[in-house]
Amino acid sequence: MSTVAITLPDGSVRQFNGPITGAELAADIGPGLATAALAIKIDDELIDLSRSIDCDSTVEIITRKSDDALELIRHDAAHVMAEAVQELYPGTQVTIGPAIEHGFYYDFARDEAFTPDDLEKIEAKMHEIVKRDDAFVREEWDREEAAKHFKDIGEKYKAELIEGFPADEPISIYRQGDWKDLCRGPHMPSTGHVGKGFKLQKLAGAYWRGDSDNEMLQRVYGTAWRDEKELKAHLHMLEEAEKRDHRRLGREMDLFHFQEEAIGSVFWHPKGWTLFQSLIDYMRDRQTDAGYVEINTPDIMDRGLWEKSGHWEKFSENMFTTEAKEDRVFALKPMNCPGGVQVYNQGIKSYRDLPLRMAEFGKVHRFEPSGALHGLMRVRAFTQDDAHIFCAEEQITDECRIVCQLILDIYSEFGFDDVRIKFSDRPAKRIGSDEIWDKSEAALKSAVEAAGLEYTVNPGEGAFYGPKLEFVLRDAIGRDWQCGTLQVDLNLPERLGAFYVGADGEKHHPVMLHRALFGSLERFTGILIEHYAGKLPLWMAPLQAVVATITSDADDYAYEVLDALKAAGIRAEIDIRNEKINYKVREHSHAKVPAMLVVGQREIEDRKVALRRLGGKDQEFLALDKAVARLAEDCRSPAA
RNA sequence: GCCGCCGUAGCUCAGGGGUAGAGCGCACCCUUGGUAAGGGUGAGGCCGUGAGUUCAAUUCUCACCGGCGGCACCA
Repeated sequence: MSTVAITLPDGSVRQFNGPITGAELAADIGPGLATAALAIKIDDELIDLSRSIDCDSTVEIITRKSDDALELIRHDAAHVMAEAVQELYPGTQVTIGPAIEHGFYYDFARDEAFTPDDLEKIEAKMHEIVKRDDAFVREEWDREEAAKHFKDIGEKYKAELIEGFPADEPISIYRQGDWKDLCRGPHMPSTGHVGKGFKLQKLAGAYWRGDSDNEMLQRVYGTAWRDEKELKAHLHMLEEAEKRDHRRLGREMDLFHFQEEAIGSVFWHPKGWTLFQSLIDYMRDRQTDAGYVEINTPDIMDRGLWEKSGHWEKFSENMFTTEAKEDRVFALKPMNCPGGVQVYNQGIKSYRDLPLRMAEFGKVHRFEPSGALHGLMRVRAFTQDDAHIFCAEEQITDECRIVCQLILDIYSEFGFDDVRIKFSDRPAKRIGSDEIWDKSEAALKSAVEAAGLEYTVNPGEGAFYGPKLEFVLRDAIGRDWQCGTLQVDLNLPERLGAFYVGADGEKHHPVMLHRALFGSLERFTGILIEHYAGKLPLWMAPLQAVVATITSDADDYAYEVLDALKAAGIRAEIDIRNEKINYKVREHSHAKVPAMLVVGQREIEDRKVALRRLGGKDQEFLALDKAVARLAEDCRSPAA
């Protein structure tokens, strides 16, 4: 029998005379570890404690304190939930139930719908099962036998899963008490390890195997943690996230609203529109610096143009159409590119004109599925900070690199430093030959690599005319949002007849790079509201300062302060209401006004103001002109 | 689009077969108060829309519309 050498994370090595289980290894290291051990990890793979290690390996023993413990707890919680559901509601079929970020879910098939009350019952039953502390026992079954077993007990989804597994994959069944489930594992030693730090959260529909052609199952979501304290902390975090929901803040801060007559389209209020415009101003400055020119193209254009571009065929499901009294059919633009090409096509372009960077703050309309709509994040009409860069093939790499750099610089200016990049290649529904796709994918890939950026591949998710990079940013509370995009397009210039005259005197099609940095201004505004929890930086805050009086004796001076602020270009209002200063401070703090200038007798006498910043505990007494100068400086856009 | 839940005052929500309540906000009055809620009075609702059951529907049933949470789809 050959010996087995186990290397532990601290570098120490232990020799054994033959295969050894994770449990035995833990016991060999110490009795404390033997009871604390939940699983082992070999080469980044988690494995049951009961499974044996039969060759030299590096092994980490996973305990409740390990980062990996959460995944085990959550996965086990899913199994416990499935058992609870089948105990309470016989005849319910189980399907799949993985651990996910912050928790777990399990998809069930049952004719009757679960109700919120059922969640409580299921949760109570889960606590019982955890208390029973049944051991998780792994068994390997013969494939046919397993498939037959699940079919016999009416679990057609499990049977279907088994039939879909690769022939060489062992079929493992995990047993907990009398209940068993088809599962790849691993699991902790027993149900008791799930503990009490879990809670069922919501019911949802979910398609079997994620395919909308399949039947819908009932998904139960739960969250699970090491203990009740961690659970409580997480629930608290969720409450905080809810408070910064942009839909709620949008109403509280009087920024925008939605209504039935225009579902999925924003009604911007004066304050919201000010914020929106400050972002456009910022981007316009940045783009001018980066060598862009700005254009504007029609919102409604003839069907013929969309047929030529390929949108009619490949994108019409998402398009609004309209007609007037003549019998021509028009479409509301879902993208700005065809319009942009029309501007490019005016006059003859020379290779000396390239790269030509044409920006457009274009408002596009897309018919999104009703269930997809979500505040400002997902709407049916949105403004893109779009641009089309017309360039020669040999300029692709450079131009892409510059765009990537611009995107990352700008995101970082808003405090988004955690940016992920996805590379999306050719979709099934596309225009253009495979040769063109080979070429454009290769060009984009080499450009992103030249920019020194890491990315993951998103197969089949490209635009119908070309591959794209998607810039996903992570906000202050860890949520991901897709914003910027950069696409290489060798198709539309040809379809829409764009040319330039090369140095060789011949006509060539330019390459078109489509790019947007914020992506959708609406979405980006929503992200910023949530990212800053409504406490917007001064330069984009719709209302930057409020002058508030202590008593009405200060009214005249307050107006003087207000005029000084306005003269310095600061968006300011005055509050001379007959209310106590406490009340005014509280109200304007809730309204997230970044600066408050309080004036009373003392300030009048010295021509000063008491400057209080949002969230600040104390105030500063400053001479009026000094306070105005300082605020004006703080209100300046970083791009100005 | 699909599944589930929800729709009562500007907002947050209670109620319930006999046509309605609270807190905040709003208006007016008193109060002129130094950094997160001073007091009083009052106005405000086709109880989402339409049909059905009923002597009677905001309440029960159904349909539609919209919102929310997921799924699917995407900036």
